[in-house]
Amino acid sequence: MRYADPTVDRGLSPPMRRKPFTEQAYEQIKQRILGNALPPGTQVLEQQLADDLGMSRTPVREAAMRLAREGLVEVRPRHGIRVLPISAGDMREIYEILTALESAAAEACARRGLGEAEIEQLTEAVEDMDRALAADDLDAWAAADEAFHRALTGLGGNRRLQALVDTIWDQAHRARMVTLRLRPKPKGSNDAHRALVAAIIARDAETARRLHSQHRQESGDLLVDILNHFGLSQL
Amino acid sequence: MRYADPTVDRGLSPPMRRKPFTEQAYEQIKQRILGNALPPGTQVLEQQLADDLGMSRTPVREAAMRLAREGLVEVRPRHGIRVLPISAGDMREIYEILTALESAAAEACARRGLGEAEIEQLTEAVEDMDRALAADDLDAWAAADEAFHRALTGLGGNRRLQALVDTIWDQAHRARMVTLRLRPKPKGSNDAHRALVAAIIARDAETARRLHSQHRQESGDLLVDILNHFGLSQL
DNA sequence: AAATGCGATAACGTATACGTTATTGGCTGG
DNA sequence: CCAGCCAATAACGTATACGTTATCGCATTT
Repeated sequence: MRYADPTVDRGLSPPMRRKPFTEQAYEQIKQRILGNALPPGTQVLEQQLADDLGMSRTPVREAAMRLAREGLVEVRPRHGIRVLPISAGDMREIYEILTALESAAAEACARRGLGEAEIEQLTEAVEDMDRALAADDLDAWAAADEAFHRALTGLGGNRRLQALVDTIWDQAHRARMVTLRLRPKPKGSNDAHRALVAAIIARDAETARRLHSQHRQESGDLLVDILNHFGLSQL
Repeated sequence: MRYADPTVDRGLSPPMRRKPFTEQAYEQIKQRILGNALPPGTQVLEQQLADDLGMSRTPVREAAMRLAREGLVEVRPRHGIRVLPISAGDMREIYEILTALESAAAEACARRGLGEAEIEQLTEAVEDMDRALAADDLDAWAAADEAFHRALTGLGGNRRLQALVDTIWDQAHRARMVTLRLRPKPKGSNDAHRALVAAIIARDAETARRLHSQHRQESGDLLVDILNHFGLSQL
C-alpha cells in the first residue's frame, strides 16, 4: 500500500498537517473544471482521475459526489464523471439565486453598519475595478469584481450565506469568463457598485437591497442575452 | 463479502432499482437526527453507525460527509460523528437565507403568473392550515405550513433554488418543532399566506416579494426570540 | 497527589479486493 | 448487410485490509 511519503511532508513544523486526499481531489478537479482543463462534456473515469492525481479511487469518488451535488459534474454509473455544460437556463437560475442572496447580504451590511476598515474592503475593490477598466485589463476587472462580491457577502455577517454564494458563484464561472470578452465594457457595474457602497455607508438598507438586486438582475439578464445571441446555449 | 440479498429485492419488476447504500445511509441518519433519535450533541462512531444500518463504513462515511456539508453534523476525527446543536444565531442565519430565497420564489411566481392548478396547490395548503388551526392540531398545522412553503418554492420555476431551500429548511427542523408549542397560535401566518397568494394571483411581483419577505422575517425573529426567552440557546 | 511520559489501542484515512452489472464487440441468422 | 444475441470485459458499489496517529490508561517522578 502506498501512503503519502512522509519525507515529502510539506516542510513546516508541527501545526502543518497534510490536506486530506479527499480535499485535494476536490480542489484539483474543481480547478481543472473551472480552468477549462476539463471542458464541459468531458467524461473521465474514476480510476483515470485517481491515477492522474496519484491516489486511489476512494477520495476521488468522495470528491466527485461533492462536485455532483454542487452541480459541476454528473456521475453516470458506467460512463464516468461528466463535466456538466451550463445552459442559458442554468445561468438564469444561478443568477436568480445570487441576486436574492447577495441582495440580502447588501441589506444586512447596510442595516448593521460597517466599520472604517470594512468599508475600505469594498471601496478598494471598486477602485481596482476602475483601474482595471482604465487599463483595459478584463481579467483584472473580473478578479476585482469577484473580490467585491466576495467582500460584500463576507461582510453581511452570515457565514452560511457566504458559503452558499461561493459555491453557486463557481457554477457560473465558465460562463462569466466566456462572456467577459463578448460584452460591452462593464462600466455600469463599477457605477452600480459605487452607488451600493454609498447606500451601505448611509445605512439605507432598503436602498442597498434594491440597488444590488437591480444590478444583479441586469448583469444576469445581459449575460443570458449574450449567451443566447451568440448561440452559446451550452457552455 | 455480504451483498444485498437479491431475494429481498424490493418487489417490483425491472425498472425498480435498489437505492444505493450511500443514499440509504444519508436518509436514515438524517431521519434519526430530525426525529431526535440522535439528539444534538450525540456522538457516534462510523463503525457503530455502519453496524446499526447493516452496511460497511464506506457508505456511512459518504453520508456523513454530506450531512456535515449540510450543517447537520460535524465529523471530529477520532471522536465520531457529532450531531450539531442549533443556536439562536444559527437560526438567524438560516432564516435570513430562507427569507431571501423564498421571497425570490414568491416574486418569480407572481411575475410569471400561475395557472389554475398551480394556484390550487397554494390555496389548498392555506386551507389545510386553517383547518389544522381550528382543530388545534399543531402538528398538522406545521405539516401544512411546510407544504405551502414547498409548493411556493416549487412553483417559482427554479430547481436549484428549490433544492437549496429544502436543504436549509431541514437544518431548522428541530427548532421549529420545539418552538411550535411555545409560540402563540400561528394565526398570523395563515393570514400572511393568504395575502401572498392574493398578490401572486394579481401578478404583483413586488408586493409578493415584500409581503413574503416581511412574513418570513417576522417568523424568524419570533422564533429567535422564543429560543432566547426560554434560554434554549442550543438545540 | 498532580504532572509527565510512554505504550496500547482504537478510530480514521486511504488503498485494495471483489461481486455485480451495464456496455461492447463479435458472431449468427435472416 | 443488418438486427439481435452472447460472451468478455470494464466500471462501479461496497466491503475489507492496513498503515497512521490521536487518545487514554498506567506507571513513574516530584
